[in-house]
Amino acid sequence: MDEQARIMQALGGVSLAGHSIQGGMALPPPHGHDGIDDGRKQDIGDILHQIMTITDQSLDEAQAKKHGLNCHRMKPALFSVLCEIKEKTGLSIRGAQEEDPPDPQLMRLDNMLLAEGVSGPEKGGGSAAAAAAAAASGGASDNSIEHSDYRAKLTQIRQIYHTELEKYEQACNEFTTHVMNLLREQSRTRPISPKEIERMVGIIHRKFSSIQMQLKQSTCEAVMILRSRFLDARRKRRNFSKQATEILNEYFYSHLSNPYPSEEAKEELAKKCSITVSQVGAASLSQTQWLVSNWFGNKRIRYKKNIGKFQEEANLYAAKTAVTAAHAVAAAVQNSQTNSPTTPNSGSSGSFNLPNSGDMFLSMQSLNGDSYQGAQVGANVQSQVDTLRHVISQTAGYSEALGGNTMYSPHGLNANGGWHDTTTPSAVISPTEGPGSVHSDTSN
DNA sequence: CTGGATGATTTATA
DNA sequence: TATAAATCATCCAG
Repeated sequence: MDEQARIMQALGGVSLAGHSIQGGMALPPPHGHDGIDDGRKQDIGDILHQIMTITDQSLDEAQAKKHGLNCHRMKPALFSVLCEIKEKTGLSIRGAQEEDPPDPQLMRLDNMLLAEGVSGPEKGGGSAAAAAAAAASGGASDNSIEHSDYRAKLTQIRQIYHTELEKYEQACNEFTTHVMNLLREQSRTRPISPKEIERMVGIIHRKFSSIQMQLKQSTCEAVMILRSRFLDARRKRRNFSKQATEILNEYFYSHLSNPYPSEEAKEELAKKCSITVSQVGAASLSQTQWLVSNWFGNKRIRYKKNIGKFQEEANLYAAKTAVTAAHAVAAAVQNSQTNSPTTPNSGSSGSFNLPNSGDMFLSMQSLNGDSYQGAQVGANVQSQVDTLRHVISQTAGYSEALGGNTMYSPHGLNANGGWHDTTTPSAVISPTEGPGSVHSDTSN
């Protein structure tokens, strides 16, 4: 703050020095508030008046006078006297010892910018730093995929930051050069020690670095905001659309025997769901795939935990699936009859669970002609048809007619409730001990 | 406002 | 590394 005043004074002195001499009147020393009496006020008034009356002509005159003064034979002597006087006053020394201690605030900002990858080395190390910082704050999951958006924004901030920084630097340099030139020129008429120039440069630099600090501060704020928003967005839960849930549920219940969608299946589901889940902003495919994985993880665990609760849902989707698939199956049946049902039932399915009716649904519905699944259709048509008949009958008022517990059992689950090491599931609806309360919901 | 539903995250495990 | 299980955080119907 003090510096600024001093700069202004110095600069003012630079540009006006020549003129104020005119009236034989020097500016009062900047310090010394003591005794601003009327007389001095009067002086100031005079000075102001003189300033106001400066004209081009007077400027030219001043220039001429200055030149004259420079050429005066007494000038060197006068100059040395002035130097001596100035030396004695010791004005110039003051402030030279202002070795600016590293501002802790600035250091903090610098460190943070470095850690966030905003400042520091370009792309290479920078992104690594960013990744490291992100990994430190987040979890294992936020590696590359989910970070792309965040990174893009961070890069944006980084670019702006660097551009601005450069601008400031350039301005600072320009200004410094300008002032130096002025001072150098002035040094011919008044004594200016190199130390003084140095001090001036220091002042200018400090001034500009304080501006830079503001830039850094606002950059930090921007990063923080970006960060919090990003994290919030991650934390915030958005329910899937009804359609998406529908699709996922259909897959889940039709693959109850092995509800572990392959990468391709996930992709397929993600694609189908992303149409409706797109509210998540720029949801990339990989992101939606991630959501699908989450969903299946949650679904599996919750289904297993409380199968009873999901019975209704299971039935609902089984029925739905069946109805939807009925036509397809019918077609398949015809196909298999007209063509040959020779497709080897084992096919390539090695250890893969045999698809139940639902599996087929997917093969028709989702994978849409996936050869590997499709091949099994023919092979299993017979049992499928049976299954379907059963299920369809349920559609029209299930539960009551059949004792209320003819439901989809967790046929994929083994005794432990594990899915993974199960024996080949019996792809049929068996009224195996309806876990817990097989409360037949008669309403619909 | 509350409790259940549900998507997301974290931790443990094979 | 994928998944299970536990837990967190938010949504939402009642």
